[in-house]
Amino acid sequence: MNDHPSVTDELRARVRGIIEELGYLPDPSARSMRGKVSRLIGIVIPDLTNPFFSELVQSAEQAAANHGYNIIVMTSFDHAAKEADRIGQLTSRKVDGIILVPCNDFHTIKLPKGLPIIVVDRLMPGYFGIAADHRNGVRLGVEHLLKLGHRRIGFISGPKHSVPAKDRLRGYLDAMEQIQGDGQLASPSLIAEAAFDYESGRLAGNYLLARARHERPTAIFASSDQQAIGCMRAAHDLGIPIPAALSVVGFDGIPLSSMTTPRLTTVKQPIQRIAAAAVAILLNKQPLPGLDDPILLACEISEGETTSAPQPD
Amino acid sequence: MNDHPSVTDELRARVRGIIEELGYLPDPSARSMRGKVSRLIGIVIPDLTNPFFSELVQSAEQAAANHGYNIIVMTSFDHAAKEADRIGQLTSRKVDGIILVPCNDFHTIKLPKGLPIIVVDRLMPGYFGIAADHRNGVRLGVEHLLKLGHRRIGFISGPKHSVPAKDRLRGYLDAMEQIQGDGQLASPSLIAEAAFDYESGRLAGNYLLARARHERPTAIFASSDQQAIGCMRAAHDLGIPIPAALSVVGFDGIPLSSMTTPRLTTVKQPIQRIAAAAVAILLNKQPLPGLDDPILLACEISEGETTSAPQPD
DNA sequence: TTGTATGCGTTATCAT
DNA sequence: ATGATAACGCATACAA
Repeated sequence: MNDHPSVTDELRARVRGIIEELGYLPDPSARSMRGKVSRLIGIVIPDLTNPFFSELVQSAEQAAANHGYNIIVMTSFDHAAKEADRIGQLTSRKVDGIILVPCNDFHTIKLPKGLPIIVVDRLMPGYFGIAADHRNGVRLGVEHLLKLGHRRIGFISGPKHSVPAKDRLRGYLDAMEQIQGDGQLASPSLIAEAAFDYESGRLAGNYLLARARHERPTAIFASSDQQAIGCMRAAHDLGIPIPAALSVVGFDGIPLSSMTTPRLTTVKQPIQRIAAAAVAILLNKQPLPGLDDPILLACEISEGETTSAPQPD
Repeated sequence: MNDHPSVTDELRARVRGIIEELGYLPDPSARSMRGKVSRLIGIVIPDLTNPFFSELVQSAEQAAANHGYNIIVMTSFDHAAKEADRIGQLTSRKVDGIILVPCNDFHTIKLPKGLPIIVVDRLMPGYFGIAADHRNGVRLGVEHLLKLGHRRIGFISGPKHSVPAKDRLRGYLDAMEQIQGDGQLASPSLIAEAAFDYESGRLAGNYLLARARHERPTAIFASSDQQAIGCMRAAHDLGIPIPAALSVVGFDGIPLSSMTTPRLTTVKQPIQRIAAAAVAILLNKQPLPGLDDPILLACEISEGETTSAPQPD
């Protein structure tokens, strides 16, 4: 049945015939009990409601299906204890591998060795990882604003301790430092910390924009599309027109970004490629990256209508 | 171990001690092979990228976790053949039940009897079902517009053959008929058919709005929030201010609806309650509904800023 | 109340 | 090349 080489074509045909006839279906439980594979991949993410993660899960499910695998999803709600619990459950389910987007709390992941785990998006030193190249992606976006002539560029950062948030901040600083003369272009007052959701983005945008006109940024780079949309909302509430008086660039490239008014300029993450690579690695179709040498996939900028040259002061 | 009544406390304690000591974990594969439960629930949805479904899955996962169950998600991409394949996979995985959002193609679901399946959102006659009360929900939204004084109310319908789309249309007609005098308030030219996504909503909105001012609707009810957002985009592109010259009401109540500019008025579906009820029924914690008597849960209206009284012609 | 034997559906191993 | 058999880890039924 499993295409063993030393079996007659004739017998194989006979067996297949009977399989059809009886409507036989292999039982994965029995398979996974006897053998060592369950054809099951676990995926643990902080929040399925976040469009970035839901697209990630969907892409992973497709990639897994292509190899005859199924996905079991679990939500950690960004809570380390829940995350540990979920990983434990997946372990006892004998999944063949785990795709993990770790929660932001500082913590370590404990898992029985032998179970391959691949950390996605929020890289952790010491674990195999795949992610978009956030640092260069953000740099790309900020450079776009610099090229348009902006100099007071605000930055909505992600949660302070999260690795991707740090990477994105690094990219912002890279870009700002590279063109700054004597003055400090990237002053702390231009940086606001926020969670990645809409509402936090709105609050951060409000913080950056509720100032005298010549002090407030002429452009804002947000660390997520949701933040960017929240920020647009804040600008609107303050009566600041986009892009006339404020340029906004987001990060992620979720489908919604092209449906806002005006359409959001954003840095697009290669979500499908990330998911496909993660699955391929867990299934040994692709070599493991080095432990401290994660796979980074390039982002690209997607121009919308929220960016233009700054107004003269 | 399974808290059998006739076992000494002393023995129970001893066993628990050893369980701790050895770090024993029950093996679900073995359990499900021997017994008849796998503590696994399958869920098949058309598109995880749709915020409505991702929230549904997340809620189901939570509800299942509360009972010690896990969820296997699968995407059908609104394709009947894929849907059948997914159900087959779940069957062979011996899931204890399936939550299904069927695809829109006209089709029948085939599955081995004995496997409880509960159809959610897009009800099908002949299957156990749970859904929001779309018809009355839409009626609520349209009545809201009528009360504001609107009479030329456009309606963006869902795909013609889908059951919820028909229900929502019914609700629209209910409301319109109830106040209409002699004239036909709900003329066919006020109804546009579209898929539920952003882009289809934009096209439908464009169709309804690209007319002479005194012919175009003063308000539009969209069958999904994504359609509503697309429709707002179309209005904006045509230079029609919202809500001054056009009121818009959506349906679903996804988190994003409160982050648009202006905030979307929408009819909210009780997603969490739907998911919780579906899980409870599959786990026999709640009685099955009648076969042709689905459980309908009430919607409620959430007022945003996209609705106001119509301008005089 | 406690201990023990059987079989669930596979696959790997061994004998034919 | 094919057929037979044990073992995987658990729940159940039955014996002690």
